[in-house]
Amino acid sequence: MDIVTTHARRSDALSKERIVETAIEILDAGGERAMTFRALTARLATGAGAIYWHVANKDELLAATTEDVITRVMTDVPDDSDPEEAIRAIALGIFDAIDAHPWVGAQLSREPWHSAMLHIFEGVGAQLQALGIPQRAQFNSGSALVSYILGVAGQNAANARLLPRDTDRTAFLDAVATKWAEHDPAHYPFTRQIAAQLRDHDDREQFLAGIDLILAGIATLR
Amino acid sequence: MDIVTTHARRSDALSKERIVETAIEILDAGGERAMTFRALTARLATGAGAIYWHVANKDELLAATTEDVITRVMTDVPDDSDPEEAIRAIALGIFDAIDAHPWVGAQLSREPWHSAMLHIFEGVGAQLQALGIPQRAQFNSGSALVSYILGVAGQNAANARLLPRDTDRTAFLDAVATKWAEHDPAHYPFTRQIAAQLRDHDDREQFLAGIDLILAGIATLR
DNA sequence: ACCTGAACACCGTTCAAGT
DNA sequence: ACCTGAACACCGTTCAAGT
Repeated sequence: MDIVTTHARRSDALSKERIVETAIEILDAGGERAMTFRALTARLATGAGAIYWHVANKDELLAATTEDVITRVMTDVPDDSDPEEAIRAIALGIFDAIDAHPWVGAQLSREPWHSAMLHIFEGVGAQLQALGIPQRAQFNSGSALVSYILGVAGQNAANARLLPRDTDRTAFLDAVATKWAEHDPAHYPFTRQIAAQLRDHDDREQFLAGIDLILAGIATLR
Repeated sequence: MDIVTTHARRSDALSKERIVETAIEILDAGGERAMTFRALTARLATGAGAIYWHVANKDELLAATTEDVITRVMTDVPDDSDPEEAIRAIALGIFDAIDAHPWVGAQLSREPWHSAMLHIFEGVGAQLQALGIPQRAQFNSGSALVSYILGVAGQNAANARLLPRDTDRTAFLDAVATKWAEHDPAHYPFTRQIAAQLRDHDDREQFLAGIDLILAGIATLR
Protein backbone atom coordinates (compact mmCIF):
# COMPACT_ATOMS: atom_id res chain seq x y z
CA MET A 1 0.00 0.00 0.00
CA ASP A 2 1.36 3.35 -1.03
CA ILE A 3 1.44 5.77 1.85
CA VAL A 4 1.85 8.78 -0.42
CA THR A 5 -1.21 8.20 -2.56
CA THR A 6 -3.56 6.99 0.16
CA HIS A 7 -5.65 9.45 2.04
CA ALA A 8 -4.27 10.43 5.41
CA ARG A 9 -5.78 7.87 7.75
CA ARG A 10 -7.29 8.74 11.07
CA SER A 11 -4.35 8.72 13.40
CA ASP A 12 -6.38 6.49 15.69
CA ALA A 13 -7.37 3.93 13.06
CA LEU A 14 -7.82 0.52 14.56
CA SER A 15 -5.28 -2.22 13.99
CA LYS A 16 -4.16 -5.33 15.82
CA GLU A 17 -1.00 -3.47 16.76
CA ARG A 18 -2.87 -0.62 18.34
CA ILE A 19 -5.21 -2.99 20.15
CA VAL A 20 -2.28 -4.97 21.56
CA GLU A 21 -0.56 -1.76 22.58
CA THR A 22 -3.63 -0.50 24.40
CA ALA A 23 -4.18 -3.87 26.04
CA ILE A 24 -0.63 -3.75 27.40
CA GLU A 25 -1.26 -0.29 28.82
CA ILE A 26 -4.39 -1.49 30.59
CA LEU A 27 -2.63 -4.60 31.88
CA ASP A 28 0.28 -2.57 33.19
CA ALA A 29 -1.96 -0.03 34.86
CA GLY A 30 -4.60 -2.29 36.37
CA GLY A 31 -3.51 -5.89 36.09
CA GLU A 32 -5.21 -8.83 34.43
CA ARG A 33 -8.59 -8.24 36.01
CA ALA A 34 -8.78 -4.76 34.55
CA MET A 35 -8.20 -5.93 31.00
CA THR A 36 -11.74 -6.45 29.76
CA PHE A 37 -13.20 -5.87 26.33
CA ARG A 38 -15.29 -3.13 27.85
CA ALA A 39 -12.18 -1.36 29.12
CA LEU A 40 -10.60 -1.84 25.71
CA THR A 41 -13.57 -0.49 23.75
CA ALA A 42 -13.85 2.49 26.10
CA ARG A 43 -10.19 3.32 25.73
CA LEU A 44 -10.24 2.83 21.97
CA ALA A 45 -13.59 4.57 21.61
CA THR A 46 -15.04 1.77 19.54
CA GLY A 47 -17.38 -1.22 19.75
CA ALA A 48 -16.62 -4.78 20.76
CA GLY A 49 -17.16 -6.03 17.23
CA ALA A 50 -14.39 -3.80 15.93
CA ILE A 51 -11.89 -5.53 18.16
CA TYR A 52 -13.12 -8.95 17.11
CA TRP A 53 -12.49 -7.92 13.53
CA HIS A 54 -8.76 -7.72 14.29
CA VAL A 55 -8.43 -10.37 16.96
CA ALA A 56 -10.04 -13.79 17.25
CA ASN A 57 -10.72 -13.70 20.99
CA LYS A 58 -9.32 -12.70 24.35
CA ASP A 59 -6.87 -15.60 24.55
CA GLU A 60 -5.31 -14.61 21.26
CA LEU A 61 -5.10 -11.02 22.38
CA LEU A 62 -3.37 -11.98 25.63
CA ALA A 63 -0.98 -14.24 23.76
CA ALA A 64 -0.15 -11.35 21.45
CA THR A 65 0.57 -8.98 24.33
CA THR A 66 2.89 -11.55 25.90
CA GLU A 67 4.59 -12.24 22.61
CA ASP A 68 5.10 -8.52 22.19
CA VAL A 69 6.85 -8.08 25.53
CA ILE A 70 8.98 -11.20 25.18
CA THR A 71 10.06 -10.35 21.64
CA ARG A 72 11.29 -7.02 22.91
CA VAL A 73 13.24 -8.75 25.68
CA MET A 74 14.85 -11.24 23.33
CA THR A 75 15.79 -8.49 20.91
CA ASP A 76 17.31 -6.31 23.57
CA VAL A 77 19.34 -9.03 25.26
CA PRO A 78 23.01 -8.16 24.77
CA ASP A 79 25.03 -10.63 22.77
CA ASP A 80 27.66 -12.20 24.95
CA SER A 81 30.50 -14.31 23.68
CA ASP A 82 30.32 -16.52 26.77
CA PRO A 83 27.31 -18.83 26.28
CA GLU A 84 26.65 -19.24 30.01
CA GLU A 85 26.72 -15.49 30.42
CA ALA A 86 24.36 -15.15 27.47
CA ILE A 87 21.89 -17.56 29.09
CA ARG A 88 22.05 -15.56 32.30
CA ALA A 89 21.36 -12.40 30.33
CA ILE A 90 18.30 -13.93 28.67
CA ALA A 91 16.99 -15.20 31.98
CA LEU A 92 17.51 -11.88 33.72
CA GLY A 93 15.93 -10.04 30.81
CA ILE A 94 12.79 -12.11 31.22
CA PHE A 95 12.88 -11.74 34.98
CA ASP A 96 13.06 -7.98 34.71
CA ALA A 97 10.32 -7.84 32.10
CA ILE A 98 8.03 -9.79 34.41
CA ASP A 99 8.99 -7.55 37.26
CA ALA A 100 7.84 -4.61 35.15
CA HIS A 101 4.78 -6.41 33.73
CA PRO A 102 3.71 -9.02 36.28
CA TRP A 103 0.79 -10.21 34.12
CA VAL A 104 3.35 -11.54 31.62
CA GLY A 105 4.40 -14.11 34.19
CA ALA A 106 0.90 -15.45 34.55
CA GLN A 107 0.36 -15.47 30.82
CA LEU A 108 3.65 -17.27 30.10
CA SER A 109 2.80 -20.11 32.40
CA ARG A 110 -0.70 -20.38 30.96
CA GLU A 111 0.41 -20.60 27.37
CA PRO A 112 1.50 -23.92 25.93
CA TRP A 113 4.23 -24.60 23.39
CA HIS A 114 3.52 -21.33 21.72
CA SER A 115 5.15 -18.23 20.39
CA ALA A 116 6.57 -16.46 23.41
CA MET A 117 7.92 -19.65 24.92
CA LEU A 118 9.51 -20.70 21.66
CA HIS A 119 11.35 -17.42 21.53
CA ILE A 120 12.92 -18.14 24.88
CA PHE A 121 13.57 -21.77 24.01
CA GLU A 122 15.31 -20.77 20.82
CA GLY A 123 17.46 -18.16 22.53
CA VAL A 124 18.56 -20.59 25.21
CA GLY A 125 19.05 -23.43 22.76
CA ALA A 126 21.46 -21.51 20.58
CA GLN A 127 23.67 -20.95 23.62
CA LEU A 128 23.51 -24.61 24.57
CA GLN A 129 24.87 -25.48 21.16
CA ALA A 130 27.61 -22.90 21.61
CA LEU A 131 28.37 -24.49 24.97
CA GLY A 132 29.11 -27.75 23.22
CA ILE A 133 26.37 -29.75 24.92
CA PRO A 134 25.91 -32.98 23.00
CA GLN A 135 22.89 -33.03 20.70
CA ARG A 136 20.93 -35.58 22.67
CA ALA A 137 21.21 -33.56 25.87
CA GLN A 138 20.28 -30.21 24.38
CA PHE A 139 16.54 -30.80 24.39
CA ASN A 140 16.37 -31.76 28.04
CA SER A 141 18.73 -28.98 29.05
CA GLY A 142 16.83 -26.28 27.20
CA SER A 143 13.54 -27.57 28.45
CA ALA A 144 14.80 -27.54 32.05
CA LEU A 145 15.98 -23.96 31.78
CA VAL A 146 12.75 -22.79 30.19
CA SER A 147 10.57 -24.66 32.68
CA TYR A 148 12.48 -23.12 35.55
CA ILE A 149 12.14 -19.65 34.09
CA LEU A 150 8.41 -20.13 33.57
CA GLY A 151 8.05 -21.45 37.11
CA VAL A 152 9.62 -18.38 38.64
CA ALA A 153 7.61 -16.22 36.25
CA GLY A 154 4.37 -17.71 37.50
CA GLN A 155 5.34 -17.28 41.13
CA ASN A 156 6.29 -13.67 40.63
CA ALA A 157 2.99 -13.00 38.93
CA ALA A 158 1.15 -14.70 41.79
CA ASN A 159 2.97 -12.59 44.34
CA ALA A 160 2.25 -9.41 42.42
CA ARG A 161 -1.42 -10.36 42.30
CA LEU A 162 -1.38 -10.88 46.03
CA LEU A 163 0.31 -7.61 46.81
CA PRO A 164 -2.02 -4.73 47.59
CA ARG A 165 -0.79 -2.27 44.98
CA ASP A 166 2.73 -1.05 45.79
CA THR A 167 3.11 -2.62 49.19
CA ASP A 168 6.43 -2.13 50.82
CA ARG A 169 8.46 -5.15 49.87
CA THR A 170 10.11 -5.51 53.26
CA ALA A 171 6.76 -5.38 55.00
CA PHE A 172 5.44 -8.00 52.61
CA LEU A 173 8.32 -10.42 53.14
CA ASP A 174 8.02 -9.83 56.83
CA ALA A 175 4.39 -10.82 56.74
CA VAL A 176 5.15 -13.97 54.76
CA ALA A 177 8.05 -14.88 57.02
CA THR A 178 5.85 -14.45 60.07
CA LYS A 179 3.22 -16.68 58.51
CA TRP A 180 5.83 -19.31 57.70
CA ALA A 181 7.15 -19.19 61.23
CA GLU A 182 3.65 -19.77 62.57
CA HIS A 183 3.42 -23.22 61.03
CA ASP A 184 3.59 -26.19 63.31
CA PRO A 185 7.32 -26.72 63.88
CA ALA A 186 6.79 -30.46 64.05
CA HIS A 187 5.43 -30.58 60.51
CA TYR A 188 7.34 -27.68 59.00
CA PRO A 189 10.84 -27.64 60.47
CA PHE A 190 12.52 -26.67 57.22
CA THR A 191 10.13 -23.88 56.33
CA ARG A 192 10.39 -22.43 59.82
CA GLN A 193 14.12 -22.42 59.69
CA ILE A 194 14.23 -20.79 56.28
CA ALA A 195 11.71 -18.11 57.30
CA ALA A 196 14.50 -16.00 58.77
CA GLN A 197 16.39 -15.95 55.47
CA LEU A 198 13.24 -15.00 53.61
CA ARG A 199 13.25 -11.51 55.07
CA ASP A 200 16.43 -10.34 53.45
CA HIS A 201 16.71 -12.50 50.38
CA ASP A 202 16.71 -10.97 46.92
CA ASP A 203 14.31 -12.51 44.40
CA ARG A 204 16.48 -11.61 41.46
CA GLU A 205 19.61 -13.05 43.04
CA GLN A 206 17.78 -16.20 44.03
CA PHE A 207 16.45 -16.56 40.50
CA LEU A 208 19.96 -16.29 39.13
CA ALA A 209 21.24 -18.78 41.70
CA GLY A 210 18.72 -21.27 40.30
CA ILE A 211 19.90 -20.64 36.76
CA ASP A 212 23.45 -21.23 37.92
CA LEU A 213 22.48 -24.51 39.58
CA ILE A 214 20.98 -25.76 36.34
CA LEU A 215 23.96 -24.52 34.35
CA ALA A 216 26.25 -26.36 36.74
CA GLY A 217 24.20 -29.48 36.19
CA ILE A 218 24.34 -29.01 32.44
CA ALA A 219 28.12 -28.56 32.55
CA THR A 220 28.19 -32.07 33.93
CA LEU A 221 26.89 -33.39 30.62
CA ARG A 222 29.67 -31.98 28.53
CA MET B 1 -20.54 -32.84 69.41
CA ASP B 2 -21.89 -36.20 70.46
CA ILE B 3 -22.72 -38.33 67.48
CA VAL B 4 -24.84 -40.70 69.54
CA THR B 5 -27.21 -38.13 71.00
CA THR B 6 -27.57 -35.92 67.94
CA HIS B 7 -30.17 -36.70 65.37
CA ALA B 8 -28.94 -38.61 62.38
CA ARG B 9 -27.84 -35.94 59.96
CA ARG B 10 -28.67 -35.96 56.31
CA SER B 11 -25.97 -38.04 54.72
CA ASP B 12 -25.46 -35.24 52.23
CA ALA B 13 -25.09 -32.45 54.79
CA LEU B 14 -22.96 -29.64 53.48
CA SER B 15 -19.42 -29.13 54.71
CA LYS B 16 -16.26 -27.60 53.34
CA GLU B 17 -14.94 -31.10 52.86
CA ARG B 18 -17.85 -32.18 50.77
CA ILE B 19 -17.73 -28.99 48.73
CA VAL B 20 -14.03 -29.46 48.02
CA GLU B 21 -14.61 -33.08 47.13
CA THR B 22 -17.38 -32.20 44.69
CA ALA B 23 -15.32 -29.38 43.21
CA ILE B 24 -12.52 -31.84 42.52
CA GLU B 25 -14.95 -34.18 40.78
CA ILE B 26 -16.16 -31.37 38.56
CA LEU B 27 -12.62 -30.21 37.82
CA ASP B 28 -11.52 -33.71 36.93
CA ALA B 29 -14.51 -34.32 34.71
CA GLY B 30 -14.74 -31.01 32.90
CA GLY B 31 -11.67 -28.92 33.62
CA GLU B 32 -11.36 -25.48 35.13
CA ARG B 33 -13.98 -23.87 32.93
CA ALA B 34 -16.61 -26.32 34.08
CA MET B 35 -16.08 -25.56 37.76
CA THR B 36 -18.62 -22.80 38.34
CA PHE B 37 -20.70 -22.07 41.40
CA ARG B 38 -23.75 -22.94 39.35
CA ALA B 39 -22.33 -26.37 38.56
CA LEU B 40 -21.47 -26.79 42.22
CA THR B 41 -24.91 -25.80 43.49
CA ALA B 42 -26.58 -28.04 40.95
CA ARG B 43 -24.48 -31.01 41.94
CA LEU B 44 -24.90 -30.36 45.64
CA ALA B 45 -28.58 -29.50 45.26
CA THR B 46 -28.23 -26.29 47.19
CA GLY B 47 -28.02 -22.54 46.75
CA ALA B 48 -25.00 -20.37 46.14
CA GLY B 49 -25.23 -18.83 49.60
CA ALA B 50 -24.85 -22.22 51.23
CA ILE B 51 -21.45 -22.64 49.62
CA TYR B 52 -20.38 -19.17 50.66
CA TRP B 53 -21.22 -20.13 54.21
CA HIS B 54 -18.44 -22.72 54.13
CA VAL B 55 -16.00 -21.08 51.77
CA ALA B 56 -14.93 -17.45 51.43
CA ASN B 57 -14.83 -17.33 47.63
CA LYS B 58 -13.80 -19.22 44.53
CA ASP B 59 -10.09 -18.58 44.97
CA GLU B 60 -10.15 -20.11 48.42
CA LEU B 61 -12.10 -23.08 47.12
CA LEU B 62 -9.61 -23.68 44.31
CA ALA B 63 -6.72 -23.34 46.74
CA ALA B 64 -8.39 -25.93 48.96
CA THR B 65 -8.83 -28.40 46.11
CA THR B 66 -5.17 -28.04 45.17
CA GLU B 67 -4.06 -28.37 48.75
CA ASP B 68 -6.15 -31.52 49.02
CA VAL B 69 -4.52 -33.19 46.04
CA ILE B 70 -1.00 -32.16 47.00
CA THR B 71 -1.39 -33.24 50.61
CA ARG B 72 -2.38 -36.66 49.38
CA VAL B 73 0.70 -36.78 47.14
CA MET B 74 3.05 -35.74 49.90
CA THR B 75 1.56 -38.28 52.27
CA ASP B 76 1.79 -41.12 49.78
CA VAL B 77 5.37 -40.46 48.70
CA PRO B 78 7.45 -43.44 49.82
CA ASP B 79 10.18 -42.70 52.30
CA ASP B 80 13.55 -43.32 50.76
CA SER B 81 16.78 -43.43 52.65
CA ASP B 82 18.64 -41.84 49.76
CA PRO B 83 17.77 -38.11 49.83
CA GLU B 84 18.23 -37.62 46.10
CA GLU B 85 15.97 -40.56 45.44
CA ALA B 86 13.44 -39.10 47.86
CA ILE B 87 13.43 -35.80 45.99
CA ARG B 88 12.86 -37.65 42.73
CA ALA B 89 9.96 -39.49 44.33
CA ILE B 90 8.36 -36.24 45.49
CA ALA B 91 8.79 -34.66 42.09
CA LEU B 92 7.38 -37.67 40.26
CA GLY B 93 4.49 -37.85 42.69
CA ILE B 94 3.54 -34.30 41.84
CA PHE B 95 4.07 -34.89 38.16
CA ASP B 96 1.74 -37.87 38.18
CA ALA B 97 -0.88 -36.04 40.22
CA ILE B 98 -0.90 -33.23 37.69
CA ASP B 99 -1.09 -35.75 34.91
CA ALA B 100 -4.22 -37.12 36.55
CA HIS B 101 -5.63 -33.69 37.52
CA PRO B 102 -4.27 -31.18 34.99
CA TRP B 103 -6.08 -28.26 36.65
CA VAL B 104 -3.78 -28.71 39.66
CA GLY B 105 -0.88 -27.58 37.51
CA ALA B 106 -2.57 -24.33 36.59
CA GLN B 107 -3.64 -23.74 40.15
CA LEU B 108 -0.19 -24.41 41.58
CA SER B 109 1.44 -21.85 39.36
CA ARG B 110 -1.27 -19.29 40.14
CA GLU B 111 -0.95 -19.61 43.88
CA PRO B 112 1.73 -17.67 45.71
CA TRP B 113 3.72 -18.71 48.78
CA HIS B 114 0.77 -20.66 50.06
CA SER B 115 -0.25 -24.00 51.45
CA ALA B 116 0.26 -26.45 48.63
CA MET B 117 3.60 -24.97 47.63
CA LEU B 118 4.85 -24.97 51.19
CA HIS B 119 4.07 -28.65 51.44
CA ILE B 120 6.33 -29.33 48.50
CA PHE B 121 8.98 -26.92 49.71
CA GLU B 122 9.05 -28.58 53.11
CA GLY B 123 9.30 -32.06 51.64
CA VAL B 124 12.16 -31.09 49.38
CA GLY B 125 13.89 -29.05 52.07
CA ALA B 126 14.07 -31.92 54.52
CA GLN B 127 15.91 -33.96 51.92
CA LEU B 128 18.30 -31.13 51.20
CA GLN B 129 19.27 -31.10 54.85
CA ALA B 130 19.74 -34.86 54.75
CA LEU B 131 21.93 -34.36 51.70
CA GLY B 132 24.24 -32.20 53.76
CA ILE B 133 23.78 -29.05 51.71
CA PRO B 134 25.15 -26.13 53.74
CA GLN B 135 22.50 -24.03 55.45
CA ARG B 136 23.04 -20.96 53.33
CA ALA B 137 22.56 -22.89 50.11
CA GLN B 138 19.43 -24.76 51.17
CA PHE B 139 17.05 -21.92 50.51
CA ASN B 140 18.21 -21.32 46.96
CA SER B 141 18.38 -25.03 46.22
CA GLY B 142 14.90 -25.76 47.50
CA SER B 143 13.49 -22.75 45.75
CA ALA B 144 15.07 -23.82 42.45
CA LEU B 145 13.61 -27.30 42.68
CA VAL B 146 10.15 -26.02 43.56
CA SER B 147 10.19 -23.36 40.85
CA TYR B 148 11.16 -25.95 38.28
CA ILE B 149 8.40 -28.29 39.42
CA LEU B 150 5.84 -25.50 39.27
CA GLY B 151 7.08 -24.49 35.83
CA VAL B 152 6.56 -27.95 34.41
CA ALA B 153 3.24 -28.16 36.22
CA GLY B 154 2.01 -25.03 34.51
CA GLN B 155 3.12 -26.24 31.11
CA ASN B 156 1.41 -29.57 31.51
CA ALA B 157 -1.78 -27.84 32.51
CA ALA B 158 -1.52 -25.57 29.50
CA ASN B 159 -1.04 -28.52 27.20
CA ALA B 160 -3.98 -30.35 28.71
CA ARG B 161 -6.13 -27.26 28.23
CA LEU B 162 -5.07 -27.14 24.60
CA LEU B 163 -5.76 -30.77 23.93
CA PRO B 164 -9.18 -31.55 22.51
CA ARG B 165 -10.38 -34.06 25.12
CA ASP B 166 -8.35 -37.27 24.93
CA THR B 167 -6.41 -36.56 21.80
CA ASP B 168 -3.97 -39.18 20.78
CA ARG B 169 -0.68 -38.11 22.29
CA THR B 170 1.40 -39.12 19.29
CA ALA B 171 -0.87 -37.18 16.97
CA PHE B 172 -0.62 -34.18 19.27
CA LEU B 173 3.18 -34.20 19.43
CA ASP B 174 3.26 -34.73 15.70
CA ALA B 175 1.16 -31.64 15.19
CA VAL B 176 3.38 -29.58 17.50
CA ALA B 177 6.54 -30.88 15.86
CA THR B 178 5.18 -30.01 12.44
CA LYS B 179 4.36 -26.53 13.64
CA TRP B 180 7.84 -26.12 15.07
CA ALA B 181 9.39 -27.29 11.85
CA GLU B 182 7.38 -24.70 9.94
CA HIS B 183 9.14 -21.80 11.64
CA ASP B 184 11.59 -19.78 9.65
CA PRO B 185 14.84 -21.79 9.81
CA ALA B 186 16.86 -18.58 9.81
CA HIS B 187 15.26 -17.41 13.04
CA TYR B 188 14.55 -20.75 14.66
CA PRO B 189 17.42 -23.13 13.87
CA PHE B 190 17.45 -24.74 17.31
CA THR B 191 13.72 -25.27 17.54
CA ARG B 192 13.62 -26.80 14.08
CA GLN B 193 16.40 -29.17 14.89
CA ILE B 194 14.79 -30.26 18.14
CA ALA B 195 11.40 -30.77 16.48
CA ALA B 196 12.40 -34.25 15.43
CA GLN B 197 13.18 -35.28 19.00
CA LEU B 198 9.87 -33.88 20.17
CA ARG B 199 7.92 -36.67 18.50
CA ASP B 200 9.25 -39.47 20.63
CA HIS B 201 10.26 -37.78 23.81
CA ASP B 202 8.64 -38.73 27.10
CA ASP B 203 7.37 -35.84 29.23
CA ARG B 204 7.86 -37.71 32.45
CA GLU B 205 11.41 -38.73 31.58
CA GLN B 206 12.24 -35.21 30.49
CA PHE B 207 10.84 -33.85 33.72
CA LEU B 208 13.01 -36.20 35.70
CA ALA B 209 16.04 -35.29 33.60
CA GLY B 210 15.50 -31.68 34.66
CA ILE B 211 15.33 -32.66 38.30
CA ASP B 212 18.57 -34.57 37.86
CA LEU B 213 20.24 -31.55 36.28
CA ILE B 214 19.32 -29.42 39.26
CA LEU B 215 20.39 -32.14 41.67
CA ALA B 216 23.72 -32.37 39.88
CA GLY B 217 24.08 -28.61 40.27
CA ILE B 218 23.19 -28.82 43.93
CA ALA B 219 25.73 -31.59 44.48
CA THR B 220 28.31 -29.03 43.39
CA LEU B 221 27.55 -26.96 46.48
CA ARG B 222 28.34 -29.68 48.95
C1' DA C 1 -26.30 -21.78 62.71
C1' DC C 2 -27.12 -22.92 58.35
C1' DC C 3 -29.46 -22.74 53.96
C1' DT C 4 -32.40 -20.77 49.85
C1' DG C 5 -32.56 -18.49 45.55
C1' DA C 6 -33.57 -14.19 43.37
C1' DA C 7 -31.01 -10.19 42.23
C1' DC C 8 -26.83 -7.48 41.11
C1' DA C 9 -23.03 -6.17 38.65
C1' DC C 10 -20.32 -7.79 35.90
C1' DC C 11 -18.08 -10.80 31.92
C1' DG C 12 -16.70 -12.55 26.59
C1' DT C 13 -18.79 -13.05 22.34
C1' DT C 14 -22.18 -12.62 18.48
C1' DC C 15 -24.56 -10.41 14.91
C1' DA C 16 -27.79 -7.51 12.36
C1' DA C 17 -27.14 -3.24 10.82
C1' DG C 18 -24.62 0.60 9.32
C1' DT C 19 -20.72 3.18 6.44
C1' DA D 1 -13.68 -3.95 4.40
C1' DC D 2 -14.34 -2.26 8.61
C1' DC D 3 -16.99 -0.59 12.45
C1' DT D 4 -21.20 0.07 15.82
C1' DG D 5 -23.55 -1.28 19.90
C1' DA D 6 -27.47 -3.78 21.55
C1' DA D 7 -28.35 -8.42 22.87
C1' DC D 8 -27.16 -13.08 24.56
C1' DA D 9 -25.62 -16.34 27.57
C1' DC D 10 -23.06 -16.65 30.85
C1' DC D 11 -20.19 -15.53 35.36
C1' DG D 12 -18.99 -14.72 40.94
C1' DT D 13 -21.00 -12.75 44.78
C1' DT D 14 -24.51 -10.66 47.93
C1' DC D 15 -28.33 -10.56 50.87
C1' DA D 16 -33.06 -10.53 52.58
C1' DA D 17 -35.63 -14.09 53.94
C1' DG D 18 -36.49 -18.57 55.60
C1' DT D 19 -35.75 -22.82 58.97
